[in-house]
Amino acid sequence: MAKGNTPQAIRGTQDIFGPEAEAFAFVVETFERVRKLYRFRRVEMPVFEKTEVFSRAIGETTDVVSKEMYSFEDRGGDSLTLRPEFTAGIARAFLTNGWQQHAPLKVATHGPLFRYERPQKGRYRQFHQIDAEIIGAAEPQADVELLAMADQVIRELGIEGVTLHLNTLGDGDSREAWRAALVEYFSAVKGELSEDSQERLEKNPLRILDSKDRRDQKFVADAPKIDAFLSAEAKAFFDAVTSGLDAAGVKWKRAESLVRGLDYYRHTAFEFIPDEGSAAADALGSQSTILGGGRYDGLMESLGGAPTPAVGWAAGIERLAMLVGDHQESQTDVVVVVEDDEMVSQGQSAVSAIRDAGLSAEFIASGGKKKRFDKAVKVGSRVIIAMSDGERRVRYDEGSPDLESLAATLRSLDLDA
RNA sequence: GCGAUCGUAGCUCAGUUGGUUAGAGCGCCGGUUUGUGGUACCGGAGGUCGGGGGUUCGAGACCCCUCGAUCGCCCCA
Repeated sequence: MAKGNTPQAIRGTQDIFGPEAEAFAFVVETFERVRKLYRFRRVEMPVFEKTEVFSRAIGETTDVVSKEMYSFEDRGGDSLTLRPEFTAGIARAFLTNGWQQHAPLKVATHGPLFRYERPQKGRYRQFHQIDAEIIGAAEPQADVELLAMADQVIRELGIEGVTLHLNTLGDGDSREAWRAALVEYFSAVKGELSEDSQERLEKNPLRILDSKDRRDQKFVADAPKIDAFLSAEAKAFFDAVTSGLDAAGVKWKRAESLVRGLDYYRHTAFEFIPDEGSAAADALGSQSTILGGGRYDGLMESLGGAPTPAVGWAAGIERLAMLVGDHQESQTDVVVVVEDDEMVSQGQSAVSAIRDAGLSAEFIASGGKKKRFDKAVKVGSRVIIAMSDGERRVRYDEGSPDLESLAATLRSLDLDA
């Protein structure tokens, strides 16, 4: 409980600590390692941008832009927004920095994002994502490489029971034709749809397809399918993506009703979703998607740039961290405990030497003298060096690994000096 | 934006149908015991019972408002 006059944390923010912080770090470290295997280049992006970067790129009518952005006016009168996603900012950077010269450009980043939503399990107002984009590559091979990387990240995190759900939205014309057919189809039965879906009919008819409401689901099965509206080129593109995934050994599943919420998606759309009834699904509560993305060939134009094909994905670090299991903080190598205040400076010298040698060490020299050794034991270390009565005694934890090399390192330090 | 559940020490929680001075375990600090020892015992610090109002002779318990948390809807990572 906070004291009366202590300010509280902002709703939907988290103070991550202990095993959860370790799991978080494990996700980021794994991502960084895999990203280098695929030769994605690291970028660091601003946390805020001019509001129009997001409103133009993501789409004014989307929930993200219309009601979830943290926007404010700065002292110069510009409307700025805390980034709700990475892609729009990266696209802006691509255009303003002339990164066309590096195309096709593979970049990766990670960090905090902000969305004004009701927090719940796996969902926060400040959350964190890992993100990968390939910009300036029109070939389906780019989609394959990007997805292979996503798949490897998830595998290397040791996450099981998660499947790649894949769909195509076709090119711009295919998507529009499909959308029109869906509106026509659902309009005919509008009165029987859920209230939410009646509204979706106006705002985002594609989303009716993955409604959870039974009233909608009975119509969804017979709704028009994207495949009937795909141009020959769009179909060939999707076939190339799927056969490429097969060749890369990435398992996937066709998800005809998978659509993505943001306006800029074209062609490939995908999400990694826990299998129903799996431990992963259970751990995530009502959130299902842990990684999502797709191709966004039209985005650069919406920001005033030349047409530039691109694909990307992002994954929620918190959601991934919930699936990677316990990650304990690493064991301390050495604890130096001084039970005799005469020896404090010798103890301090020893700890410094041990740390300089690359071993982790805790130093205990305060509190009741009789209880210091108990404290040292409690830390849980591979070695305890106890100093008292002018003497130094060493106790090894027989159970811990590589004690020989550790002992050798300690001997080489000549701690008596 | 909507709904449900919940807020008592640093943490996990007790607290009878409303009834003296609000408790326990763990953790923390100190002491005794032990003396290569993670033990046992004793003591201590730490609480405006989330906040405000109301009902009552009397509220941590009941009512209203508010803030926050958790979970769900919407949407998303």
